[in-house]
Amino acid sequence: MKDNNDMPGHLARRFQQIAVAVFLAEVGDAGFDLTPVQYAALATIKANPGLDQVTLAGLIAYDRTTITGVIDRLVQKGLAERRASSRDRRARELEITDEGRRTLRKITPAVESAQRIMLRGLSAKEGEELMRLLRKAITAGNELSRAPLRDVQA
Amino acid sequence: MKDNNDMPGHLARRFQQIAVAVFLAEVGDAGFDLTPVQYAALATIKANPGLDQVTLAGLIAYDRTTITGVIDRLVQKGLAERRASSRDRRARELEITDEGRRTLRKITPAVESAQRIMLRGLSAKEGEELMRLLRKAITAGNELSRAPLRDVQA
DNA sequence: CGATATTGCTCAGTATGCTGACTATCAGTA
DNA sequence: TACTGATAGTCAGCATACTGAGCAATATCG
Repeated sequence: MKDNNDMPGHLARRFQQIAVAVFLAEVGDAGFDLTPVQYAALATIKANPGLDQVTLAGLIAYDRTTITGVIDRLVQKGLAERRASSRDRRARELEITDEGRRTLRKITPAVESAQRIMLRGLSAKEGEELMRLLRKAITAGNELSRAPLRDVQA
Repeated sequence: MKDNNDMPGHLARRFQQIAVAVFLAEVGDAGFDLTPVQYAALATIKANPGLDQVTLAGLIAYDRTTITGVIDRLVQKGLAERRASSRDRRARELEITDEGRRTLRKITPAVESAQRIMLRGLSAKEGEELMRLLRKAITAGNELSRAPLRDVQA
């Protein structure tokens, strides 16, 4: 039988498990309480002010049903706002708050540190190669999950 | 600001997301209802009959609190059995059932197919290199998650 | 215009994963 | 043996993720 270590699926799960743990530890040590998912959502809201939830989901490849809860928590923490759109009454426009902007700014060193730590077993060149291969595999498999990546078309 | 595509953590999450979707699709098409986690647990129980839950958790790097529910579901599906240990009354010995063995045997082609599909954007050489780099990063970061990999010492 | 299809969002239900706490048991030691 | 600490397992609570269903609003087309 194939060993777990020959299964890309198992390795993916394990690497992701470590990545999340490192992220939470670094961010927690810096005095913040933000998950990787919440961070990605907040950063994307900041970069695309006024976007709606479906667009946000597409930009970071979340399921739309997951986004609802994530935003609930960002709003509850006072980091983002959810407003009814004037153009489409079904949609909610998302904005980052000043508090959210402050948090993002102060949290950045911890986030970057986390990215380094999760690659600490690899040389710089190997880290780059790992990211390249992951990007390539992800691009090829993009449509295989319920929550594919979707670019915005301006 | 760094793009998501330069964050190993984000790439890890995305690759894992695709891997799980592919696994569930392949296994579901084959007529089975088994998650990646349940599959790994069942295969490990088969390979190590009579092991306890903590040992199982260590072998596949699950948290011990997660294992409880996973085994609940394997037992409920009739694929595994949980027995009190005679040597240590705290521990539960795990066994695979005949039904579990049959399921494992019949499900294997779908599982292997899933592993191929999630690497379909990569050449054989690239797939090998991706797994090598993941293994290396995982080994270096093993102790960073609450559920590190633990080998059995016979 | 009106019927139909599509879209944005939410919700209920299920399955990982984690933190932290708790019980029962075992192991080591004074 | 009594005390102390460690260990196996479970549980409550929270945060992703998904399936599938549903509602309200918009878009499309005859």
